[in-house]
Amino acid sequence: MQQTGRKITIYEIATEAGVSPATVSRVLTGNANVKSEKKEKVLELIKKYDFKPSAVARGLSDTKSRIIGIIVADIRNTYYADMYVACENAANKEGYSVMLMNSFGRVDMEIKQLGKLVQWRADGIIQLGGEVDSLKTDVTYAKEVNRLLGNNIPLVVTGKLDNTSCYRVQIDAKAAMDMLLSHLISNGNKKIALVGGRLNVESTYVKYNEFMKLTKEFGLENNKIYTDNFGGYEIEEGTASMNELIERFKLAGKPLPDAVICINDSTAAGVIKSIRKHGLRIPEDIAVVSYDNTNLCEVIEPGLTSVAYDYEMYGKALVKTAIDASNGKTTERQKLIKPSGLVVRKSSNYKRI
Amino acid sequence: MQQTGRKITIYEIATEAGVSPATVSRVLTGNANVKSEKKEKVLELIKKYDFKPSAVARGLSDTKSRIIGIIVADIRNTYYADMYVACENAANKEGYSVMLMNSFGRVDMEIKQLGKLVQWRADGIIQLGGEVDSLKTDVTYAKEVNRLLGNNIPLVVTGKLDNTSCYRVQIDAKAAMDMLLSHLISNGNKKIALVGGRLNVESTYVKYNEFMKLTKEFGLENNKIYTDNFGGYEIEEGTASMNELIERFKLAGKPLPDAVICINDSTAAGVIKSIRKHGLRIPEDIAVVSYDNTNLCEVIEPGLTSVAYDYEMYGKALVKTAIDASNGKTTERQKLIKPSGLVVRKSSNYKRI
DNA sequence: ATGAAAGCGCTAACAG
DNA sequence: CTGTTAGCGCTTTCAT
Repeated sequence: MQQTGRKITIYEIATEAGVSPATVSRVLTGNANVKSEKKEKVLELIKKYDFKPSAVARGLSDTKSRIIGIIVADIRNTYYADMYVACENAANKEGYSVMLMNSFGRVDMEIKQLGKLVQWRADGIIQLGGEVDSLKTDVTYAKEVNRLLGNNIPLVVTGKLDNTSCYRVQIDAKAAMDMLLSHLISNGNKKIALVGGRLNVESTYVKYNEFMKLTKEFGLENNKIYTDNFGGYEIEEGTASMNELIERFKLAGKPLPDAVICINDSTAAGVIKSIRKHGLRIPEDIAVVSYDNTNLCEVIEPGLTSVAYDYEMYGKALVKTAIDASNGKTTERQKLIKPSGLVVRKSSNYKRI
Repeated sequence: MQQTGRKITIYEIATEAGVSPATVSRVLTGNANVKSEKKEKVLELIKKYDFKPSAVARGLSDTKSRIIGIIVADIRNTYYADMYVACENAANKEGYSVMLMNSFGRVDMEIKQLGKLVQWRADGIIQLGGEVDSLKTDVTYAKEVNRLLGNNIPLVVTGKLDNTSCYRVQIDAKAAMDMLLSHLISNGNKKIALVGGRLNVESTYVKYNEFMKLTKEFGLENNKIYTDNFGGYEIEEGTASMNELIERFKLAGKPLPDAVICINDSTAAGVIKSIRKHGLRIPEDIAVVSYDNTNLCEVIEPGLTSVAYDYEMYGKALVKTAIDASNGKTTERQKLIKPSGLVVRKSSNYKRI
């Protein structure tokens, strides 16, 4: 039943079809014309034997691996998983395979994974999160990227990488903050706090600045007590930050905020826990909103309002940039992706007089 | 600064070191002894040029790609992400690279992805979820697996695949059900219901049978009303199933169950929503437990009791099986992994008199 | 349109 | 211990 015997190559196909290996290759790649009778014959044999040309051999031969490497901070994070799927689909559609690697947020791991992708001669590398999120690039990392990748393998990142010739495709964090703030303001929220994140992360830094700018324009309070609630990006950190915030407001004898903008959905989940634990209602007492619109938004009670991105389109942009760059096509060095919209759920769906 | 010029290979290294390419290869692979002076010299040059031998060329040369292919139903599902990470780590530790592909639960996609991995001449393929979860294997799929993989590429699955020579490494679903039931029973729960899943999924089928067996042994009620609440594996389906269950009990004029065993964490999240919406308390009115111990358990309110697995060990077992099989080592055809324990959280932490 | 032949970068006998 | 020599399975000139 099964082809236990000789493994079949273009040579076997060629011999049986009565043509040369080159001709078989031609029908495989479609890079040249082949008389239709021969073509038919070859195609027939390929089907007969379920022949799959070796991507390894082809890669060596034409020096294009057709591999896009993807390094993510942690695929267990829904945000990265969403991004990854979008990239994989986009890459597949272009005839590329994808090699995923986790860095777990460790620079040494990122470098190691980069090295592996270099060994595989990836045509392009996409890095989602990790060091590329930093406001100030780690010098060692930048050097390593330059040494490892040089001008041979294009790197496209969702953040930035100083002193590096990487390509940047990022979410428009300003626009995202605008959406959130205008939603909250139009619902009558006046005292708005920012919770979670770290200022040494570029996107957070941008959001923070935009927040400061807009709140000033709208005449909202934005002094330290509203904005000095950084922490991190995880649930527990969200809870901790919110606990602190509430404590601080109590100490200051100020009324609690009407609304909280969280740095991402996980943080928001933690924030919501904290608010609940303090016996307050969402959204009646405090509205909560955040970024990324991951599946957490539907799991959490109440449903979480969040800025949504078009992951498919984002992935496409990332992959296209990598492929174009690898083919020597000139591509924009930086591209901003607008959020696709705001998904309003119960956590903020409340008009304050 | 950067090596813009010639791309360097073992030949360049060899020439500059005054040795033959074969010697460079020897220090690279470590498969043969090289006089230490020469070795030092070569190593020095490798470092100097940041030389990374091409995995593509090596793969072609020795006909081992050192790629483990992983096909998952959907990496955005935390369960698969946890498994994937465990596998990636295990594979990396053994010097293998991983190629991840999503099938989105579509058989045609699974076949397509299988084909891609064949092209890459993966040394082994691991399939997590999808058709391998079925109680009765799709005949077309089995055929395709045999045609595509033959005896060349070992396939290891987390479920089963009839009429195929695959390797099976699975969670001991019986043991998992035992843990859940004995926990609930020891807490005084008597009326226990099963919610979610589909009987044409092997693991669900096994859990169901074990449930029937044990409830009988313990003299608990287990008639249709307690067990006929299948549906699916997603949140919404959990909610729907639980709504139906409550409706059905009301119609039958029977008191609601003391506890509900959900088929997985997502379903449990939905079940909890339903219970809440009906104005009932968890765990006081109804306790809820489930399987997989994903990060959802900490996100949900109240914290969800769930059967935990040692993902790292599971991944290791999967990868080891694949590698061993690809090296012709004889390996067990089927391996059962015991759950690592039960993580009791608030959702079931309640003694019923 | 098609065949012959070289080569992609490495590993693995095979001699010595 | 080490150099020489074949490949691994494809693609791609270069002729014809």
